Amino acid sequence: MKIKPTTLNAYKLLHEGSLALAEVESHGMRIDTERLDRTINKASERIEKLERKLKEDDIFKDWKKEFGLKTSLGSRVQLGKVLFENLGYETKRRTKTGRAKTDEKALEELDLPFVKDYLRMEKLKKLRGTYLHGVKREVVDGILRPSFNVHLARTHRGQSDTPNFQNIPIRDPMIGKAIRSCFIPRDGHVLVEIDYGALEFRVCACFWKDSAMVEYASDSNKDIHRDIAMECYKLALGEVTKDSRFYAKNQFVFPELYGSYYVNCAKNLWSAIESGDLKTKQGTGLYEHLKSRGIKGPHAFENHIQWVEKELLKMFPDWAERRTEWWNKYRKRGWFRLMTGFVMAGVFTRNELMNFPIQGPAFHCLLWSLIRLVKWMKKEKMRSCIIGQIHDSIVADIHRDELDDYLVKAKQVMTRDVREAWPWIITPLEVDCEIAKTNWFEKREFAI
DNA sequence: ACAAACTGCCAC
DNA sequence: AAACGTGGCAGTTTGT
Repeated sequence: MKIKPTTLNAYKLLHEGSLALAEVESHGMRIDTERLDRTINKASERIEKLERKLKEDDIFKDWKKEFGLKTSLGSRVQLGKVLFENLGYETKRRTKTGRAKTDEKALEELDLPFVKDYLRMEKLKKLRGTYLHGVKREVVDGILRPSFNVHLARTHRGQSDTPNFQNIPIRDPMIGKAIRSCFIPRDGHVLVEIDYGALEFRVCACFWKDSAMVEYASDSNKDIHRDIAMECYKLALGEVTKDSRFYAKNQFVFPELYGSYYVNCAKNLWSAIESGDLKTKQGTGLYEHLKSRGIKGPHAFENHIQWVEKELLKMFPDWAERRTEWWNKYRKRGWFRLMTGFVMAGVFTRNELMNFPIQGPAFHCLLWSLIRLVKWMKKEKMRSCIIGQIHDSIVADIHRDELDDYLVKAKQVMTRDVREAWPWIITPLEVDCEIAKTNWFEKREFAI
């Protein structure tokens, strides 16, 4: 694969982007190292307690009998052998080498106390190893400086490592709190996180130039993920929760836009419904809800999702048509162009052709804004600084006296200036802001 | 003994 | 015909 900037501005974006991110790295983020140590100790205590409990279980006795001195709790191959061969539990799920899968989903189906404790222990180990120790290892004088690059991801997305600042847990509140509360503002500062609303869907509309999609992405009363959640789960407007919207977004809308189809979408959506975690806003389980609406099992649900897929294609007919044209054009030429001025040449799959023109330019909007803001803050000799970037959001450590200025400027740059620079952005852009006074976990929505 | 591959899980 | 995409990291297993 070969990627080339074909315009001076495209070249400048990466050059100046690298410089701006180097500046971001040099600022670094403040870490509450004492809290970090306390949290590591607490996690260790809980891990040890769970380990002791596991070792008293009969299943572990079998495990020990089978593997003797080689017994290792961290070995899922061993766990799989004990559960699915020795003890005779059954699973259809296989890894690509043919072994029984031992991931969270496969294990949860067993509904065994031993396995539940095992999964809880593994989650805590992940927290302690990847995140808590991952941060501790890299902190110098109370400051963490993750690397941010713009030249490594195939799609032109940004990337972060040592430690990866872009995958700090947030969805599990217990785990999220443990690690995020260790990220704190400097004295007299607050943490400010500004993210683009529905950036990827907006860029998607800009790329396909589907008039209905553009209209959809331009109307702040409309919300594609919420509206599709209503269709997928047969919900009324007031019944959609954050969770049901989340699943509609990540297991239907984006998958469909990037090349998946109703069978796989239905399968994934259904397993979330079956787990019982999803409810209407009024508290009815979605399983019961769908049953009362005539969808009684996975088969009926798949038919329903096939219908939703057809609706999506009807909603955005230009998109449906232009996908094929786009793919055929690439097949003829062997290369394609991003809206931000980069040419990508080489062998790509169909799904990559659907994804790359959107994922890269979406990040480029963020990068363009970040460059502007970093330059501005430097020029103004502000005490505040940008400390990180997460694909469609900018994290900053802002002095309280500079908060208003920063918010106004950030909104201006992110929603208006970038559109002036790039006329291909034919939808409005919106940003949401969160502020954390004590630590990153405590961030709260804040109206600019 | 070391490297690569595999598996799993965290984020957008 | 085929069936979302991008990343990092840890621990184990397999290959050289």
